[in-house]
Amino acid sequence: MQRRDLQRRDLQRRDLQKHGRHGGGADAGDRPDPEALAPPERITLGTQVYDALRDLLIAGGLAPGERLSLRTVAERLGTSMMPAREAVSRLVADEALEVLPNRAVRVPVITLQTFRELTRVRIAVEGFAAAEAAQACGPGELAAIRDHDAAFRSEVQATAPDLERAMRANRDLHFAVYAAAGLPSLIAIIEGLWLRIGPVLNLDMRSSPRRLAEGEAEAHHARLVAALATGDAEGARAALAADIASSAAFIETTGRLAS
Amino acid sequence: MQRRDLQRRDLQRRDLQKHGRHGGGADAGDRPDPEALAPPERITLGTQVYDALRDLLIAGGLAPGERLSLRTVAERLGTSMMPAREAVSRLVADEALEVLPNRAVRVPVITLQTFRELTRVRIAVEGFAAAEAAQACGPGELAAIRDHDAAFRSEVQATAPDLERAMRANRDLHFAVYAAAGLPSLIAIIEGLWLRIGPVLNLDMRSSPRRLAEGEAEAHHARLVAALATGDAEGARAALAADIASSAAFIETTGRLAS
DNA sequence: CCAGCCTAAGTGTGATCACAGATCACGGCA
DNA sequence: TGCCGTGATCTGTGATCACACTTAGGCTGG
Repeated sequence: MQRRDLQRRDLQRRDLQKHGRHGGGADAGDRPDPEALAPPERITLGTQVYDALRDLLIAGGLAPGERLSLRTVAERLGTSMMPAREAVSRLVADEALEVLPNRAVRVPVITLQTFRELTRVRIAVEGFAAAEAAQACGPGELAAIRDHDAAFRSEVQATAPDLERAMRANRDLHFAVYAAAGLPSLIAIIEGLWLRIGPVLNLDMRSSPRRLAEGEAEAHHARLVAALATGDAEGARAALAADIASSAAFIETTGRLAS
Repeated sequence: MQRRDLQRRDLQRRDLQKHGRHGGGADAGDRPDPEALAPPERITLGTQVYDALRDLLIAGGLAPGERLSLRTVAERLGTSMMPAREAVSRLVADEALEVLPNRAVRVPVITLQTFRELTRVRIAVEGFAAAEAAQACGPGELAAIRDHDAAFRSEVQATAPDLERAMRANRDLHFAVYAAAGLPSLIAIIEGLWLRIGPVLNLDMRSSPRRLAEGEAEAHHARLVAALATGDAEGARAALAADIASSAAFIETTGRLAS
């Protein structure tokens, strides 16, 4: 019954576009597009499928071990098999998906060893990003970070916390910090790391939401924001490292990771 | 005359395999393959094309700004257009290639700003890898590192240095160190970084080989190896950072980078 | 009733075709 | 002589088909 695989909410009926330009159907009239002066962004169907799957992975919409099918993905998103192929190929290259010797595509099952390794790399890389951010952070970036921090705090302190929004706020907060470092290539690296830990992280958080209520993450975030505000690079690095480490320690206690 | 694009030596006549398994031709008899007990590695044509292009980029076989064509790559490697597509798509995702709004694929032209950013990220990430290696390095890894160091030194001190082999020895030395850190995901990240700076680095080195003779790199390598041998993490980090920084400084002096 | 084969559906991979857009050289007009 | 329009060609992208292979389910023989 793997028919259920992609019936999760986010991927449903996205209908990227109605068979692109090849469908022969009237394109509903091409308007002049008043904001055409923007740089002509590349938006191929393959990229859109890639983004859809990527968001799904980071947000935990796909569980570790879950199997995928090119044809299913394509059909679910209303495209042909080709864009799905390209998207899956790229994700496999990122190690966000894996294709077994049986030719089956699935979300990788992270072992405990791999998880610890990724955590160490994350602490190093994301810690560096936080330290850089502390030195390069301007008032605008700091305000955005504070906003995301407030959104996260208000969400986890609510009487009925919405885990989905809390995790998204947490993610936005982290990447706002990384963006403040002013190193785009670092952000790409970190996104690749999140792509791999996203499934296990979100899955475990979702299965035991009480961890958020303990307020541990909030404390780390508070220290992080304070360090950023004062330009304390090492303080920011330590706060972020502690945030990652405590989160990872919690994940390990759930015991869901493979040996 | 972009027909010349892929006529560089490395990519010539590689002939991955004669049309794979779909060609009706006899497969020259499938032998039992005595080493079949190895894990069933995934070796698709797309992956092989990807590896070929990747090696070419890291080795400097493709110059910044050089244009590529899916059909040319495919024909040059003796495959169809599909594997070339997959390979190029993955490289574009890695930002090792870029596709212009005109739909033209080329090796990105790194700006000075981007180069400096990549250098900073490299110093952080590769420096961390070196520090980890200093703590995790065993006698076997250390011996391999020494071998590569000796190979590099003997090559640059030769009366007629072979730049190709010198650069390869340098690369092998670096990645032997990173491998000693025991963090596979870190290696993947660093490979992605080298994929981007490879073209400019190799091109400039090739255009002015005298830099190698100055012995600066050798000194950094010696300090690095010494630090690794004594388990001096910070010393290894500093040596590697100095190596990268001096190399980057030299590249900047050539003035070949775009504004 | 259970074990074994064996067919049929489903998988990713590769090849081929179709299409929209960009580039560039050539030729005709002013 | 200079410039603009125009068509052939080449580009990546998407769709479709073909194939080798795996796997799961239904049948048959014991």
